[in-house]
Amino acid sequence: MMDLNIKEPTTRNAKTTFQEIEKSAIKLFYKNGYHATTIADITDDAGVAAGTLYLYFPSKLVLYKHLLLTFSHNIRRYIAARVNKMESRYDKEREGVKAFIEYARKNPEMYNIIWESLYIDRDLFRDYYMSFAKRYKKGLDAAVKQGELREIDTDVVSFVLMGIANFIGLKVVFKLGERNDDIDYIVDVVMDLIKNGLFKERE
Amino acid sequence: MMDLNIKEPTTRNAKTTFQEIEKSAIKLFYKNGYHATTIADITDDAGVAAGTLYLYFPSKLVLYKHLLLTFSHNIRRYIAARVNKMESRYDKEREGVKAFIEYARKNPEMYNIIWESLYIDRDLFRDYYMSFAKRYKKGLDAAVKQGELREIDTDVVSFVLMGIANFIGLKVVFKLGERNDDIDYIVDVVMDLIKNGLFKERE
DNA sequence: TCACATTATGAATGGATATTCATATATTAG
DNA sequence: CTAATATATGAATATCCATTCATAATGTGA
Repeated sequence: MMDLNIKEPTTRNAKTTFQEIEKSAIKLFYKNGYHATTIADITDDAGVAAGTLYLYFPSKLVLYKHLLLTFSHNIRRYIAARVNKMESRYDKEREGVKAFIEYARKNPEMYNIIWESLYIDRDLFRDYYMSFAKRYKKGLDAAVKQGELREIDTDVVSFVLMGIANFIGLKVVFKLGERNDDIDYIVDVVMDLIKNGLFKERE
Repeated sequence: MMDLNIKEPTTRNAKTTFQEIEKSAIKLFYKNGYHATTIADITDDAGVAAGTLYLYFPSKLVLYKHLLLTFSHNIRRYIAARVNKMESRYDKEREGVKAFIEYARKNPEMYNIIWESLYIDRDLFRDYYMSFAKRYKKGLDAAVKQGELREIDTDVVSFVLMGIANFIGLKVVFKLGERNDDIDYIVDVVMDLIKNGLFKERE
């Protein structure tokens, strides 16, 4: 695992300080983006002095990477936990899309922080999507073996499904278009499409 | 239309200068992102003095917005031109996905420049995707009326289809996963999915 | 209670860079 | 040809901001 040289706090109060810095950084990176957010903005918001941030994080970049990895870890855990409860591939797929959207709505900061990696450290961006895709592909391959999915290129399919989840999440988070509060309805439409296709006639 | 206060050049040589600045800015915003690209980087690359840039663009931000609007305009024109040649909705959909991917591959800068708007001017980002989605929805609504598509929420579907095109484009541009040079093959897989769904049994 | 380690402060530093402007050259219209 | 206009230069300016560091306060183990 990438060593970020973050110094974990040990005392009770210091742990609070650490978390306050994280919280403020997430809030401000989301609101204004990485570059427009200054160290002073973060430390002011957290109610600590500028130097305090450097007790824990050696640089602004490392703070950002730390948050990215945390989000990346959390969303995967969250989705996996919910998907694993399901039996059929259909239910897994439905739950996966739903979990993604719900996580995105609860943590709208995620989009900004993950996508912004494209402009901050392109390798982080690549790694994030590649490892997400790989895990997705694994699940799909298993389902093909079980005979639940048609024989289809699971590498391509994993990107198709990630694209769907991400853009539906985008729609919900940024309230683009209609009915963005009714997640169950939106998931129904998406699953209908994934199951039955877009066109009227099959073959 | 948003007035950016760009001063168009009139003489032959000045037009070249203007285009050189555009070209260098695209190249560098793509390569290093908006914030990491300095005015000096752009003007050095274009072979002009720093002050020259300000003859045409009142600020770095306006230069960026100008490029974003140009891309946004171009990709829509490009896709529309190709889609309009097709008769059936199936062929239109296939050609639309293929055109998007091919445009993205020929102009990989597009991704960076459009997505980065989320961190530079969030309204630009919203406007871009909302107007894209609206136009998409119109085409889908027409196809539903013609009886070519199933009765399905075209607002949601437009985001699903944009998500698919964008993430497949991402896969191809960033060479994530396999077979990224074989666009026809990838489009085949995507269309198979859109037509026949993911699962083995229907209903 | 006393040394030692950890945590906190915030003013000072140093480097970076968008933009301006005084000056110079090229182009065009009459 | 000549004024007027458009184009080009690049050093100087003024601001911004990540990081450091000398100093102080707080917590901890013996």
